[in-house]
Amino acid sequence: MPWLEKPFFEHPTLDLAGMLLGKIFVRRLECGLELRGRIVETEAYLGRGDEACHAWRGRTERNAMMFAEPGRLYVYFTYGNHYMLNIVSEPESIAGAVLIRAMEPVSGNSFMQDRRSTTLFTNLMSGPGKLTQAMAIDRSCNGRSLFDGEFSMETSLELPPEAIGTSTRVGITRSRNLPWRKFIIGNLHVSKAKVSG
DNA sequence: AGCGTGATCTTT
DNA sequence: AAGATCACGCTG
Repeated sequence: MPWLEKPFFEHPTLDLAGMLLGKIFVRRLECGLELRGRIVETEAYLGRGDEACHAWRGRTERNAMMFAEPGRLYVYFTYGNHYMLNIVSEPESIAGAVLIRAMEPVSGNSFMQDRRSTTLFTNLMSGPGKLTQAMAIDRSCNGRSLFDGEFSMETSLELPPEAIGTSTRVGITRSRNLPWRKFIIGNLHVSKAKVSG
């Protein structure tokens, strides 16, 4: 399948979040092994007017990559345990990114099972912290480009619009009313929203 | 439902 | 310098 070039990532962040559903995120390891996952859940984050966005008050050392040109990876560490994978969007100097929240494993299954210490298919990449662990993505991946050979994004069959669901974002406290989460309806790898009450 | 875990950011 | 927060996952 052809890989997506820079113009694809130049779409507005809110559009890109939906357009990334169904696409295949690829990592080629030094040893030759290819890890592939089909994106099934995303969230949009924008610097302006979005208090849940790391960059809402401007540039810091951590969030600097959100201001880079589209098509780079923004990877950060949180909760003392987990790395989060984002695809940078918006033109250079404007903060924006799409958080990859869940993927369906496509290849590299045994590597992922090893990393995750489980064989359960639906527990390999069904959350933002899980998928980075499965694909061995850490802070050293921050700033890497999707056009340099190691990482890439491949096209796939188009999803019909009715397959895409929308909701508010998961796990945030500020700006929680914005409907900036996108997911493939009924997909078994979509992360479980925490039920409150 | 509760807690581990540590970097980052805000407030003193 | 100290305190609060955190785009989460695991065990109960």
